[in-house]
Amino acid sequence: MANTPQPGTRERIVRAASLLMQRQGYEGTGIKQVAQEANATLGSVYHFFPGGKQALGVAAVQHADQEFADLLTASLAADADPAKAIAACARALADLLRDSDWMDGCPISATALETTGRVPDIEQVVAQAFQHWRDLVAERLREAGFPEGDAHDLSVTVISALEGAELTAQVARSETPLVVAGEHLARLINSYKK
Amino acid sequence: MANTPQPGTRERIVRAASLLMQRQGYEGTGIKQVAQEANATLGSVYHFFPGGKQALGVAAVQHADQEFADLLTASLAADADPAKAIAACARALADLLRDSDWMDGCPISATALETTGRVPDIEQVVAQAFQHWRDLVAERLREAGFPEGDAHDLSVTVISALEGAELTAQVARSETPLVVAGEHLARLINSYKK
DNA sequence: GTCTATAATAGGATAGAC
DNA sequence: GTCTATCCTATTATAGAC
Repeated sequence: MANTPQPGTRERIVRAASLLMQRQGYEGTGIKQVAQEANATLGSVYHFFPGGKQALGVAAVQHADQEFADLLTASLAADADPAKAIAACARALADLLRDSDWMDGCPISATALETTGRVPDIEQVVAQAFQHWRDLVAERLREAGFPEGDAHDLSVTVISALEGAELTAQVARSETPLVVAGEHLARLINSYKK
Repeated sequence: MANTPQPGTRERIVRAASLLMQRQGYEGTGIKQVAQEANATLGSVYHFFPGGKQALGVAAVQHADQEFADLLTASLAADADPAKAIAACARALADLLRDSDWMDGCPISATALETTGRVPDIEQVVAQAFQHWRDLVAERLREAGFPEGDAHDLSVTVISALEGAELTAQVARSETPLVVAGEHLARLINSYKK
Protein backbone atom coordinates (compact mmCIF):
# COMPACT_ATOMS: atom_id res chain seq x y z
CA MET A 1 0.00 0.00 0.00
CA ALA A 2 2.61 2.52 1.03
CA ASN A 3 4.96 3.41 -1.76
CA THR A 4 8.38 2.64 -0.30
CA PRO A 5 10.03 0.02 -2.50
CA GLN A 6 13.61 1.23 -2.09
CA PRO A 7 14.30 4.88 -2.01
CA GLY A 8 16.37 6.11 -4.92
CA THR A 9 19.31 8.40 -4.44
CA ARG A 10 17.33 11.57 -4.92
CA GLU A 11 14.78 10.56 -2.33
CA ARG A 12 17.43 9.54 0.18
CA ILE A 13 19.03 12.96 -0.24
CA VAL A 14 15.75 14.80 0.27
CA ARG A 15 14.89 12.74 3.34
CA ALA A 16 18.30 13.29 4.88
CA ALA A 17 18.14 17.01 4.17
CA SER A 18 14.66 17.25 5.63
CA LEU A 19 15.64 15.43 8.81
CA LEU A 20 18.86 17.36 9.31
CA MET A 21 17.21 20.72 8.68
CA GLN A 22 14.45 19.78 11.10
CA ARG A 23 17.02 19.17 13.81
CA GLN A 24 19.73 21.71 13.02
CA GLY A 25 18.03 24.25 10.83
CA TYR A 26 18.89 25.34 7.32
CA GLU A 27 22.01 27.29 8.18
CA GLY A 28 23.25 24.63 10.54
CA THR A 29 23.06 21.87 7.95
CA GLY A 30 25.89 21.37 5.47
CA ILE A 31 25.54 19.81 2.06
CA LYS A 32 28.42 17.48 2.76
CA GLN A 33 26.64 16.27 5.88
CA VAL A 34 23.47 15.69 3.89
CA ALA A 35 25.38 13.64 1.34
CA GLN A 36 26.99 11.58 4.07
CA GLU A 37 23.72 10.86 5.89
CA ALA A 38 22.05 9.98 2.60
CA ASN A 39 24.82 7.59 1.63
CA ALA A 40 25.39 9.63 -1.48
CA THR A 41 28.29 11.63 -2.81
CA LEU A 42 28.55 15.37 -3.12
CA GLY A 43 28.47 14.96 -6.89
CA SER A 44 25.10 13.20 -6.67
CA VAL A 45 23.63 15.96 -4.56
CA TYR A 46 24.60 18.59 -7.13
CA HIS A 47 23.49 16.31 -9.94
CA PHE A 48 19.94 16.22 -8.56
CA PHE A 49 20.01 19.76 -7.21
CA PRO A 50 21.94 22.01 -9.59
CA GLY A 51 20.39 24.93 -7.73
CA GLY A 52 22.60 24.10 -4.75
CA LYS A 53 21.63 24.45 -1.14
CA GLN A 54 18.60 26.63 -1.74
CA ALA A 55 17.09 24.10 -4.13
CA LEU A 56 17.80 21.36 -1.63
CA GLY A 57 16.12 23.43 1.07
CA VAL A 58 13.05 23.89 -1.09
CA ALA A 59 12.78 20.15 -1.70
CA ALA A 60 13.32 19.38 1.97
CA VAL A 61 10.55 21.76 3.04
CA GLN A 62 8.15 20.37 0.44
CA HIS A 63 8.92 16.86 1.62
CA ALA A 64 8.23 17.84 5.22
CA ASP A 65 5.06 19.62 4.15
CA GLN A 66 3.61 16.43 2.72
CA GLU A 67 4.85 14.34 5.61
CA PHE A 68 3.12 16.44 8.23
CA ALA A 69 0.02 16.81 6.06
CA ASP A 70 -0.28 13.02 6.03
CA LEU A 71 -0.02 12.87 9.81
CA LEU A 72 -2.56 15.65 10.15
CA THR A 73 -4.98 14.03 7.72
CA ALA A 74 -4.80 10.73 9.56
CA SER A 75 -5.30 12.44 12.94
CA LEU A 76 -8.26 14.45 11.74
CA ALA A 77 -9.93 11.38 10.27
CA ALA A 78 -9.48 9.31 13.41
CA ASP A 79 -12.33 10.87 15.37
CA ALA A 80 -15.75 12.08 14.28
CA ASP A 81 -15.42 15.02 16.67
CA PRO A 82 -12.80 17.43 15.30
CA ALA A 83 -12.13 18.85 18.76
CA LYS A 84 -11.19 15.43 20.05
CA ALA A 85 -9.23 14.70 16.88
CA ILE A 86 -7.07 17.78 17.35
CA ALA A 87 -6.41 17.01 21.00
CA ALA A 88 -5.35 13.51 19.94
CA CYS A 89 -3.13 15.01 17.27
CA ALA A 90 -1.36 17.12 19.88
CA ARG A 91 -0.79 14.03 22.00
CA ALA A 92 0.55 12.18 18.97
CA LEU A 93 3.02 14.99 18.35
CA ALA A 94 4.07 14.85 21.99
CA ASP A 95 4.70 11.12 21.66
CA LEU A 96 6.81 11.57 18.55
CA LEU A 97 8.79 14.33 20.20
CA ARG A 98 9.49 12.34 23.35
CA ASP A 99 10.31 9.18 21.42
CA SER A 100 12.92 11.08 19.40
CA ASP A 101 14.49 12.26 22.67
CA TRP A 102 13.16 15.77 21.96
CA MET A 103 15.01 16.07 18.68
CA ASP A 104 12.18 15.97 16.13
CA GLY A 105 9.91 18.97 16.51
CA CYS A 106 8.17 20.74 13.66
CA PRO A 107 10.08 19.79 10.52
CA ILE A 108 10.16 23.27 9.03
CA SER A 109 10.08 25.79 11.90
CA ALA A 110 13.82 26.21 12.19
CA THR A 111 14.28 26.59 8.45
CA ALA A 112 11.31 28.96 8.32
CA LEU A 113 12.73 31.30 10.93
CA GLU A 114 16.21 31.34 9.47
CA THR A 115 15.13 32.05 5.92
CA THR A 116 12.10 34.30 6.26
CA GLY A 117 12.72 37.59 4.53
CA ARG A 118 16.09 36.42 3.29
CA VAL A 119 15.68 33.39 1.00
CA PRO A 120 12.57 33.98 -1.13
CA ASP A 121 12.43 30.49 -2.67
CA ILE A 122 12.34 28.79 0.70
CA GLU A 123 10.13 31.43 2.25
CA GLN A 124 7.54 30.68 -0.38
CA VAL A 125 7.36 26.90 0.12
CA VAL A 126 7.28 27.41 3.88
CA ALA A 127 4.26 29.69 3.50
CA GLN A 128 2.62 27.12 1.24
CA ALA A 129 3.17 24.37 3.82
CA PHE A 130 1.52 26.34 6.61
CA GLN A 131 -1.37 27.23 4.32
CA HIS A 132 -1.70 23.59 3.33
CA TRP A 133 -1.96 22.49 6.94
CA ARG A 134 -4.45 25.20 7.82
CA ASP A 135 -6.58 24.19 4.85
CA LEU A 136 -6.75 20.61 6.06
CA VAL A 137 -7.97 21.74 9.49
CA ALA A 138 -10.42 24.27 8.07
CA GLU A 139 -11.94 21.75 5.72
CA ARG A 140 -12.41 19.24 8.52
CA LEU A 141 -14.15 21.90 10.63
CA ARG A 142 -16.45 22.88 7.77
CA GLU A 143 -17.31 19.23 7.23
CA ALA A 144 -18.25 19.03 10.89
CA GLY A 145 -20.68 21.89 10.43
CA PHE A 146 -18.73 24.91 11.59
CA PRO A 147 -19.53 28.09 9.66
CA GLU A 148 -16.93 29.29 7.20
CA GLY A 149 -15.65 32.21 9.30
CA ASP A 150 -15.25 30.18 12.48
CA ALA A 151 -13.62 27.31 10.61
CA HIS A 152 -11.11 29.68 9.07
CA ASP A 153 -10.19 31.48 12.29
CA LEU A 154 -9.99 28.25 14.27
CA SER A 155 -7.75 26.64 11.66
CA VAL A 156 -5.33 29.55 11.96
CA THR A 157 -5.17 29.21 15.72
CA VAL A 158 -4.96 25.42 15.68
CA ILE A 159 -1.87 25.37 13.48
CA SER A 160 -0.31 28.35 15.29
CA ALA A 161 -0.91 26.82 18.69
CA LEU A 162 0.42 23.41 17.66
CA GLU A 163 3.55 25.09 16.26
CA GLY A 164 4.13 27.07 19.43
CA ALA A 165 3.38 24.16 21.72
CA GLU A 166 5.77 21.92 19.84
CA LEU A 167 8.53 24.52 20.15
CA THR A 168 7.76 24.97 23.84
CA ALA A 169 7.62 21.25 24.52
CA GLN A 170 10.90 20.67 22.73
CA VAL A 171 12.72 23.39 24.63
CA ALA A 172 11.27 22.31 27.98
CA ARG A 173 11.72 18.62 27.18
CA SER A 174 8.21 18.03 28.40
CA GLU A 175 5.04 16.70 26.82
CA THR A 176 2.94 19.06 28.92
CA PRO A 177 2.79 22.06 26.59
CA LEU A 178 1.48 19.92 23.72
CA VAL A 179 -0.98 18.01 25.87
CA VAL A 180 -2.32 21.17 27.50
CA ALA A 181 -2.53 22.96 24.15
CA GLY A 182 -4.54 20.05 22.76
CA GLU A 183 -7.01 20.26 25.62
CA HIS A 184 -7.30 24.02 25.36
CA LEU A 185 -7.81 23.85 21.60
CA ALA A 186 -10.58 21.28 22.06
CA ARG A 187 -12.22 23.53 24.62
CA LEU A 188 -11.94 26.52 22.30
CA ILE A 189 -13.41 24.60 19.37
CA ASN A 190 -16.27 23.33 21.50
CA SER A 191 -17.05 26.88 22.58
CA TYR A 192 -17.94 27.61 18.93
CA LYS A 193 -20.02 24.49 18.51
CA LYS A 194 -23.54 24.92 17.22
CA MET B 1 14.17 57.11 34.13
CA ALA B 2 15.19 54.55 31.59
CA ASN B 3 18.81 53.56 31.91
CA THR B 4 20.27 54.32 28.49
CA PRO B 5 23.03 56.90 28.90
CA GLN B 6 25.31 55.65 26.14
CA PRO B 7 25.74 51.99 25.61
CA GLY B 8 29.25 50.71 26.24
CA THR B 9 30.97 48.41 23.85
CA ARG B 10 29.88 45.24 25.58
CA GLU B 11 26.25 46.30 25.50
CA ARG B 12 26.40 47.31 21.87
CA ILE B 13 27.81 43.88 21.04
CA VAL B 14 25.09 42.07 22.96
CA ARG B 15 22.36 44.14 21.37
CA ALA B 16 23.71 43.59 17.88
CA ALA B 17 24.05 39.86 18.50
CA SER B 18 20.54 39.64 19.88
CA LEU B 19 19.03 41.49 16.92
CA LEU B 20 20.97 39.54 14.31
CA MET B 21 20.21 36.19 15.91
CA GLN B 22 16.55 37.16 16.11
CA ARG B 23 16.49 37.76 12.36
CA GLN B 24 18.97 35.21 11.04
CA GLY B 25 19.26 32.66 13.79
CA TYR B 26 22.32 31.56 15.70
CA GLU B 27 23.95 29.59 12.91
CA GLY B 28 23.22 32.25 10.34
CA THR B 29 24.89 35.00 12.34
CA GLY B 30 28.64 35.49 12.14
CA ILE B 31 30.79 37.03 14.82
CA LYS B 32 32.34 39.38 12.31
CA GLN B 33 28.91 40.61 11.35
CA VAL B 34 28.05 41.17 14.99
CA ALA B 35 31.24 43.19 15.46
CA GLN B 36 30.49 45.28 12.41
CA GLU B 37 26.88 46.02 13.40
CA ALA B 38 28.00 46.87 16.91
CA ASN B 39 30.69 49.24 15.67
CA ALA B 40 33.26 47.16 17.48
CA THR B 41 36.24 45.14 16.40
CA LEU B 42 36.61 41.40 16.44
CA GLY B 43 39.17 41.79 19.19
CA SER B 44 36.64 43.57 21.38
CA VAL B 45 34.09 40.82 20.91
CA TYR B 46 36.55 38.17 22.07
CA HIS B 47 37.73 40.45 24.85
CA PHE B 48 34.24 40.55 26.35
CA PHE B 49 33.31 37.02 25.33
CA PRO B 50 36.34 34.75 25.68
CA GLY B 51 33.91 31.85 25.45
CA GLY B 52 33.42 32.68 21.78
CA LYS B 53 30.20 32.36 19.86
CA GLN B 54 28.43 30.21 22.41
CA ALA B 55 29.04 32.72 25.18
CA LEU B 56 27.82 35.47 22.89
CA GLY B 57 24.71 33.44 22.11
CA VAL B 58 24.01 32.97 25.81
CA ALA B 59 24.28 36.72 26.44
CA ALA B 60 22.11 37.51 23.43
CA VAL B 61 19.36 35.17 24.60
CA GLN B 62 19.47 36.55 28.13
CA HIS B 63 19.22 40.07 26.75
CA ALA B 64 16.20 39.10 24.64
CA ASP B 65 14.67 37.34 27.62
CA GLN B 66 14.63 40.53 29.64
CA GLU B 67 13.53 42.64 26.71
CA PHE B 68 10.44 40.56 26.03
CA ALA B 69 9.74 40.21 29.74
CA ASP B 70 9.56 44.00 29.96
CA LEU B 71 7.12 44.18 27.06
CA LEU B 72 5.03 41.41 28.59
CA THR B 73 4.99 43.03 32.01
CA ALA B 74 3.88 46.34 30.55
CA SER B 75 1.16 44.66 28.47
CA LEU B 76 -0.17 42.66 31.40
CA ALA B 77 -0.31 45.74 33.62
CA ALA B 78 -2.15 47.83 31.03
CA ASP B 79 -5.58 46.29 31.60
CA ALA B 80 -7.32 45.13 34.77
CA ASP B 81 -8.74 42.19 32.83
CA PRO B 82 -5.92 39.74 32.02
CA ALA B 83 -7.87 38.32 29.07
CA LYS B 84 -8.05 41.74 27.46
CA ALA B 85 -4.44 42.44 28.37
CA ILE B 86 -3.24 39.34 26.56
CA ALA B 87 -5.31 40.11 23.46
CA ALA B 88 -3.77 43.61 23.49
CA CYS B 89 -0.33 42.07 23.87
CA ALA B 90 -0.88 39.96 20.78
CA ARG B 91 -1.94 43.05 18.85
CA ALA B 92 1.16 44.89 20.08
CA LEU B 93 3.35 42.04 18.82
CA ALA B 94 1.56 42.19 15.47
CA ASP B 95 2.27 45.93 15.25
CA LEU B 96 5.95 45.44 16.02
CA LEU B 97 6.20 42.67 13.48
CA ARG B 98 4.52 44.65 10.72
CA ASP B 99 6.48 47.82 11.52
CA SER B 100 9.74 45.90 11.17
CA ASP B 101 8.59 44.70 7.74
CA TRP B 102 8.10 41.19 9.19
CA MET B 103 11.71 40.89 10.27
CA ASP B 104 11.45 41.00 14.06
CA GLY B 105 9.53 38.02 15.37
CA CYS B 106 10.26 36.24 18.64
CA PRO B 107 13.82 37.17 19.55
CA ILE B 108 14.88 33.68 20.57
CA SER B 109 12.82 31.17 18.57
CA ALA B 110 15.30 30.73 15.75
CA THR B 111 18.22 30.32 18.13
CA ALA B 112 16.16 27.98 20.29
CA LEU B 113 15.33 25.63 17.42
CA GLU B 114 18.85 25.56 16.05
CA THR B 115 20.54 24.84 19.34
CA THR B 116 18.11 22.61 21.23
CA GLY B 117 19.74 19.33 22.05
CA ARG B 118 23.03 20.47 20.58
CA VAL B 119 24.36 23.47 22.51
CA PRO B 120 23.60 22.90 26.20
CA ASP B 121 24.60 26.37 27.40
CA ILE B 122 22.21 28.10 25.04
CA GLU B 123 19.52 25.49 25.47
CA GLN B 124 19.51 26.25 29.17
CA VAL B 125 19.05 30.03 28.94
CA VAL B 126 16.38 29.54 26.28
CA ALA B 127 14.46 27.27 28.64
CA GLN B 128 14.86 29.85 31.41
CA ALA B 129 13.49 32.61 29.19
CA PHE B 130 10.35 30.66 28.32
CA GLN B 131 9.85 29.79 31.97
CA HIS B 132 10.34 33.43 32.93
CA TRP B 133 7.65 34.55 30.49
CA ARG B 134 5.21 31.85 31.60
CA ASP B 135 5.76 32.87 35.23
CA LEU B 136 4.83 36.46 34.46
CA VAL B 137 1.57 35.36 32.84
CA ALA B 138 0.76 32.84 35.57
CA GLU B 139 1.34 35.38 38.31
CA ARG B 140 -0.94 37.89 36.61
CA LEU B 141 -3.67 35.26 36.31
CA ARG B 142 -3.35 34.29 39.97
CA GLU B 143 -3.56 37.95 40.93
CA ALA B 144 -6.78 38.17 38.95
CA GLY B 145 -8.25 35.34 40.99
CA PHE B 146 -7.67 32.30 38.81
CA PRO B 147 -6.94 29.12 40.76
CA GLU B 148 -3.36 27.89 40.71
CA GLY B 149 -3.93 24.97 38.35
CA ASP B 150 -5.83 26.99 35.77
CA ALA B 151 -3.33 29.84 35.97
CA HIS B 152 -0.48 27.44 35.35
CA ASP B 153 -2.07 25.65 32.42
CA LEU B 154 -3.28 28.88 30.83
CA SER B 155 0.16 30.47 31.15
CA VAL B 156 1.67 27.54 29.25
CA THR B 157 -0.83 27.88 26.44
CA VAL B 158 -0.63 31.68 26.32
CA ILE B 159 3.13 31.69 25.74
CA SER B 160 2.97 28.71 23.38
CA ALA B 161 0.18 30.25 21.33
CA LEU B 162 1.89 33.64 21.14
CA GLU B 163 5.09 31.94 19.98
CA GLY B 164 3.28 29.96 17.32
CA ALA B 165 1.17 32.89 16.17
CA GLU B 166 4.22 35.09 15.85
CA LEU B 167 5.97 32.48 13.73
CA THR B 168 2.85 32.03 11.61
CA ALA B 169 2.29 35.76 11.22
CA GLN B 170 5.91 36.30 10.21
CA VAL B 171 5.87 33.58 7.59
CA ALA B 172 2.52 34.68 6.19
CA ARG B 173 3.42 38.37 6.43
CA SER B 174 0.05 38.99 8.00
CA GLU B 175 -1.11 40.33 11.34
CA THR B 176 -4.11 38.01 11.29
CA PRO B 177 -2.61 34.99 13.08
CA LEU B 178 -1.55 37.13 16.04
CA VAL B 179 -4.80 39.08 16.21
CA VAL B 180 -6.91 35.93 15.97
CA ALA B 181 -4.75 34.14 18.54
CA GLY B 182 -5.20 37.07 20.92
CA GLU B 183 -8.97 36.89 20.58
CA HIS B 184 -9.03 33.12 20.99
CA LEU B 185 -6.78 33.29 24.04
CA ALA B 186 -9.07 35.89 25.61
CA ARG B 187 -12.05 33.66 24.93
CA LEU B 188 -10.25 30.67 26.42
CA ILE B 189 -9.26 32.58 29.53
CA ASN B 190 -12.79 33.90 29.99
CA SER B 191 -14.12 30.35 29.78
CA TYR B 192 -12.24 29.62 33.01
CA LYS B 193 -13.41 32.76 34.76
CA LYS B 194 -15.14 32.46 38.12
C1' DG C 1 40.37 47.89 25.71
C1' DT C 2 41.15 48.29 20.85
C1' DC C 3 43.05 47.13 16.58
C1' DT C 4 45.08 44.40 12.57
C1' DA C 5 46.80 40.30 10.80
C1' DT C 6 46.62 35.61 10.40
C1' DA C 7 46.08 30.80 11.53
C1' DA C 8 43.09 26.74 11.04
C1' DT C 9 39.12 24.91 9.51
C1' DA C 10 34.72 24.27 7.26
C1' DG C 11 31.46 25.90 4.00
C1' DG C 12 29.30 25.94 -0.88
C1' DA C 13 30.26 24.96 -5.34
C1' DT C 14 32.65 23.10 -9.76
C1' DA C 15 35.40 20.02 -13.02
C1' DG C 16 36.18 16.13 -15.16
C1' DA C 17 37.26 11.07 -15.04
C1' DC C 18 34.70 6.95 -14.97
C1' DG D 1 24.64 8.79 -12.29
C1' DT D 2 28.60 8.39 -9.41
C1' DC D 3 32.91 9.58 -7.60
C1' DT D 4 37.18 12.20 -6.24
C1' DA D 5 39.80 16.17 -6.15
C1' DT D 6 39.97 20.90 -5.87
C1' DC D 7 38.87 25.98 -5.86
C1' DC D 8 37.30 29.83 -3.41
C1' DT D 9 35.39 32.02 0.20
C1' DA D 10 33.75 32.57 4.86
C1' DT D 11 34.03 31.15 9.45
C1' DT D 12 35.70 30.78 14.31
C1' DA D 13 39.36 31.79 16.91
C1' DT D 14 44.12 33.50 18.33
C1' DA D 15 48.39 36.49 18.59
C1' DG D 16 50.48 40.36 19.59
C1' DA D 17 51.24 45.42 18.70
C1' DC D 18 49.41 49.64 20.41
